[in-house]
Amino acid sequence: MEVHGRVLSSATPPSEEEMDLRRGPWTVEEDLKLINYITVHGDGRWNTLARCAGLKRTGKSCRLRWLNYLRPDVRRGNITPEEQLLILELHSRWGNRWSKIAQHLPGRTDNEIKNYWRTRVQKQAKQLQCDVNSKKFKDAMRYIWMPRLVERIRAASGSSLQASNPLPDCPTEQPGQAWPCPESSASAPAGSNSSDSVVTHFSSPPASDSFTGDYHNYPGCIQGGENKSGDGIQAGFAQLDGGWYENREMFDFEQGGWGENLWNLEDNWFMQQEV
DNA sequence: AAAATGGGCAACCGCACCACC
DNA sequence: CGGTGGTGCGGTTGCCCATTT
Repeated sequence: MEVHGRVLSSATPPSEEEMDLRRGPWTVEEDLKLINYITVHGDGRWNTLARCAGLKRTGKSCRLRWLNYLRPDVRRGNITPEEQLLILELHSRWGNRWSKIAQHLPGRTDNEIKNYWRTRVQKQAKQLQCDVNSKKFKDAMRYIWMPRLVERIRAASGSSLQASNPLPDCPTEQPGQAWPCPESSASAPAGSNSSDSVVTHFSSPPASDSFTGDYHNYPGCIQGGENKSGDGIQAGFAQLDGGWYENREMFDFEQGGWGENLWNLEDNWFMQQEV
């Protein structure tokens, strides 16, 4: 039996654990029991629900299964560049507040975002031989990764992006630190309806405790002629650990394509010069 | 072709918080 | 005020599968 690509064995008899709680992968039968029960009675009071539904599972297990997998509005599939961008930005703002971040990605669960971070993002940090929490990596994320995401999204949508939706309310947001780059916005991919769309813009900076840099701009979206000093940004350049790197040429994300290595050999080499 | 390795992801665990009694 | 149950969160584990050797 197969559910969402995962082979499930419903033939494993509980045997001596018949009266005990089951653990491990859910069977289709269990899924159906849970879905049917919640459809009729609603969710909440998960321990009671588990008993009444005839599931030999803990309430926690039922809740997790429902919220992360069975809920009708759970959105599955690859994390889109728009979502990636939002995750990066919200994480820079809130850190490992996965549930809070997930609230702003409709259909995505905290578990999914957490897994994305741990597998994809931490992998990139590993390639750069630095910690995800290090300034080096955060700067790389801000000055290289995110601008490229913006460009990628912009290119995919025919450069007709508009800052249609502000980021979700953020109590820590500080209006005085606006990024002067309203064009660097990401709209939802075609096909997603407006209420589900994940839209980010960068008119205001993430107010992150951990981010040591200013939030003036993404180098990748700097308009010609701008040359700020003292904030780690120049037109087309990114300052990482004190060194200046030409953004568009030195960091070519497009070569590998999204989902593969974010950093090419040159990226790694230049980053390592500054360690 | 088989074994080893690594990545991705579902699920579990421990803890904290809150409401209720 | 302390105990208990329910809930939510972040961290971790373990399984499955694809890729590499």
